Amino acid sequence: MDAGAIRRSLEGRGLRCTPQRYAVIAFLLKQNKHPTAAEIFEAVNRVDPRCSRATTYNNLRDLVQAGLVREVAVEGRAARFDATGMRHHHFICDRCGNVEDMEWYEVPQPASNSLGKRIVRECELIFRGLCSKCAPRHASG
Amino acid sequence: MDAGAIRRSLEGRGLRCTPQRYAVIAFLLKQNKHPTAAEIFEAVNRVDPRCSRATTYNNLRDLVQAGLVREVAVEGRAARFDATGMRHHHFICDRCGNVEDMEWYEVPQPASNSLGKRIVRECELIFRGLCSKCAPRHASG
DNA sequence: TGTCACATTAGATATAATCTAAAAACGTAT
DNA sequence: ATACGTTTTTAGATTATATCTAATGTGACA
Ligand SMILES: [Mn+2]
Ligand SMILES: [Mn+2]
Ligand SMILES: [Zn+2]
Ligand SMILES: [Zn+2]
Repeated sequence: MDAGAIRRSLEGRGLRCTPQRYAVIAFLLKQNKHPTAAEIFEAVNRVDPRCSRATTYNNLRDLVQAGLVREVAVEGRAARFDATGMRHHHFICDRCGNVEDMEWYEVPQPASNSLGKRIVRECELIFRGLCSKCAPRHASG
Repeated sequence: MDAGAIRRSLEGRGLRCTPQRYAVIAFLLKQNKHPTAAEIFEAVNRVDPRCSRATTYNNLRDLVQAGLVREVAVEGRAARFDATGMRHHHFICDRCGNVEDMEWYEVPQPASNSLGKRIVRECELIFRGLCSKCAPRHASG
């Protein structure tokens, strides 16, 4: 995704393309990890210290609301973020809290009579267990 | 679930049945909501103030580890808890953050070649959108 | 009864996220 | 270019959530 495409995706969602906002989403787009807000703040500012902590949080909130970024809450740890690219599911490690992408596949919808008046926007599948780093440690130690 | 059954389920998992621990899980078992740790602390102590905040958190941690209680992380809000009864999925409201139970149904497992060395313990389905309280407000206001 | 691992406690501390109020940057009309 | 209203950014304070510490209590059992 080049600079023009990023700018257009922001403006298409009614968000100004400010240097700070651009830096946040551009950073997320080139990650395959799922950084925390603190990690994003630090990384963005290492190169060019123009994005305060409050702005990092503000922009993450705006980007999530606009549907350009996804927030993943992890029990007892800071939330993690990824730029919504190809659809995928998530795997969260019980031990280290890392979030990993899992290949996407269709999930059957709930019976419509179990929905009541609720309006479903999305449905996400989360796998839990031990990641490939932690699984060996578990077996041996 | 009567007192004896609760006691046995604790001891069966290697947890002593202390008054505080018992109070936490007994409270959760009679809830159909998903209270936060703070709410559990307050409710348990309203009747009999014998369970400190640290103990509430300690016991919730132990109960989750023992698989008797489930923790649900909600973006930007306090974690919520429920006593693992019948299997079910969850619905989380975008607007008010409330967590509601959804009828259980089987979810297809991921292709085993996409798992790598990961060990999957469980797989949960989370629906997001507007709950039955918030959906009307959305339509009108 | 003595012992020891487990459990609880109050309060301090750590971590994560949001709020505040003032300044800056921007878009647009003149 | 200038003025004006709106959006955005900022540093630092503040809040919310959760964990840690070190002292004390409790109960199983030898
Ligand atoms: Mn992802
Ligand atoms: Mn539930
Ligand atoms: Zn791991
Ligand atoms: Zn709601």
